[in-house]
Amino acid sequence: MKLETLHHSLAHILAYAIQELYPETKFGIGPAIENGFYYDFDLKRSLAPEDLPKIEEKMREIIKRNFPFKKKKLHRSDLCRLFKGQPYKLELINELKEEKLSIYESGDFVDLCAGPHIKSTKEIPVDSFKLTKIAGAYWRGSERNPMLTRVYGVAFETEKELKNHLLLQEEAEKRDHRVLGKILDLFSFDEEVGTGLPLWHPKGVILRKIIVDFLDKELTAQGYRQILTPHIGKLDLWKTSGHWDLYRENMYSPIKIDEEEYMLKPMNCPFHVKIYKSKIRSYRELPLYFAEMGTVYRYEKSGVLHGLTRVRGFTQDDAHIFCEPSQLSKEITKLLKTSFKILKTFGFKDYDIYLSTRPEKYAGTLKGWGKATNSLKYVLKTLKLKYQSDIGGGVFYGPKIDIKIKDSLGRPWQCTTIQIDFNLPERFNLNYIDKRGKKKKPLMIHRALLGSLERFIGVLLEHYAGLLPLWLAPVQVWIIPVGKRHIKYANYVNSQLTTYNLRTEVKDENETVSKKVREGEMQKIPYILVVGDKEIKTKSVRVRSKNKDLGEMKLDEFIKRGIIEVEKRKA
RNA sequence: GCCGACGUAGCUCAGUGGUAGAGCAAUGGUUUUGUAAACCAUUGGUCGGGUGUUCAAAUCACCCCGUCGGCUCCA
Repeated sequence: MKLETLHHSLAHILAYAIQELYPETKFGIGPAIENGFYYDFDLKRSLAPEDLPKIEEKMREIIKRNFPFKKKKLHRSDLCRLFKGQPYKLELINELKEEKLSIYESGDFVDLCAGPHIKSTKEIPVDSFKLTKIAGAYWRGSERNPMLTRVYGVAFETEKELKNHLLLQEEAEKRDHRVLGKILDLFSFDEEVGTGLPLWHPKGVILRKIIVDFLDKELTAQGYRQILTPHIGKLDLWKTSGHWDLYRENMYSPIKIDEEEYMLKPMNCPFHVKIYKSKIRSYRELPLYFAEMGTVYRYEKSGVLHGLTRVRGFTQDDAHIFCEPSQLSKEITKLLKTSFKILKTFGFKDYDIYLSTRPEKYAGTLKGWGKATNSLKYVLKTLKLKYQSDIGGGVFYGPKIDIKIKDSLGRPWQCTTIQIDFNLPERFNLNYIDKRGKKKKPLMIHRALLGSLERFIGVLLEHYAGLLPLWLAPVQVWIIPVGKRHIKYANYVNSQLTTYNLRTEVKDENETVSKKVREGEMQKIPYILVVGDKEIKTKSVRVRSKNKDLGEMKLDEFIKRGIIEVEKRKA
């Protein structure tokens, strides 16, 4: 039996249980998903988490009745009669073209369903599934439709696997970057400041700086030029760009002063365009790379905010590449390679690549879209990359390639995004002079490799469960003197380490060594050094790292080890 | 924005209509500590905010704000 089949059959059993418990329910759909299933219901009353065990109990009772799943093919007219009073089912039937559709009968529950299903409820292990959560979900995924109640469940073949899954889930919750941010003292949020507006603490800023410095070095070597643009600009810029029409709802309202309206910038593009336009450009300058750590503000809907991974104020590692159309594939290739290199440096090996194509509302010509999309496909193919297509998921001004990284609970977050744009060059009338002295329109590529510092740090913390590698750790070493008389030596060790740019703290508070070690482990300090009489005598340090006592080490030896470890990331 | 749950000290939480609590943290002292929590004392709260019900509200009702899980969205 395939696990997916079991999941799907359990979705039916769930619906069956709901039908018995709440007979007036209208049924939506209930597919199998990774690790489990869900079913959407239009209930007369709302469900509370306390209801789940009751529903589960009902499901077990139903399973024990021991009946088969029977498939039948029926004519549309019969189906309409069968599902009378079930508007969602009728809607589905009306949309399907076939004359005959299949249904599954299991006990007294009948569902419109293509299957497959298990043969009989006998096959369901009664103790290896669990209803996990209740959520709202729009009928057929559209905001315009009614909101149904979705019940999620997980299921496995054995109880042991279920227990293991639940345990892993619990462990994953401890890796939550919002929890780690507090423990590591990196950032916080404050109601009075505003929702989705992170406050970066000193250690958080160190982490940001390390990341930015690393990026700068990489990009400068590739010919990028850093620019800097204001946080506000006149509203007309966004009207010209086309964003005002499409994204007004998600922008902070204009700031009015002296008959002028200014926007808090939701993106940096128009400013970069203006720098491009500040003089006549030659084909010799292309491709031209403008990069900016650009802080933008977007009025994201309250329900979508999520720790650092979805905020209202954030800093993009933004860049715009202005190039000749013929240079497109080469630039996309270069960008993807750079992205992979950077992700690898930060320890990410697992991510998903998406190609997003033309949406319903779009700017530009079909021909332009075709060309651009083909060139993205071509690059993905040449680099032999596995990717998923997000049909219609492109931006209004062009197709794009995204790289998504999953957080500790498996939720994907778009980090790298590479977007082709033939809209802004048109709207802002960008030109360059080609070889023959003729005016030509450049192509524009928008790209963020990390996405935003906020989101990237969020997924980075979850990826490492807070145990950042040495080069990224805001505090790399703690030096703990055993007693008062060892403080002097601890300070000496400290001065030696800081000479080599290691980030250290001497823990000379009036606490026991054990207490400080515990504290250091909890704060995920990569190296904890304990120094006492023995170490003073031999000019050494006692090294502890990631919960392990690595024994005594000469101070020089430890410093060398630290420097090598910091450098190693470049490998 | 929508559906649902939740909001008590810096943190983790107890307290279901009758005088706001614990542990940790912080502060002061004692102790000078050898690898995951020394000891004593002291601080610390408009119980997210507002309105109402009640003799009496952290507790009940309504509205708002915020957080969490989903949905939708993510230039």
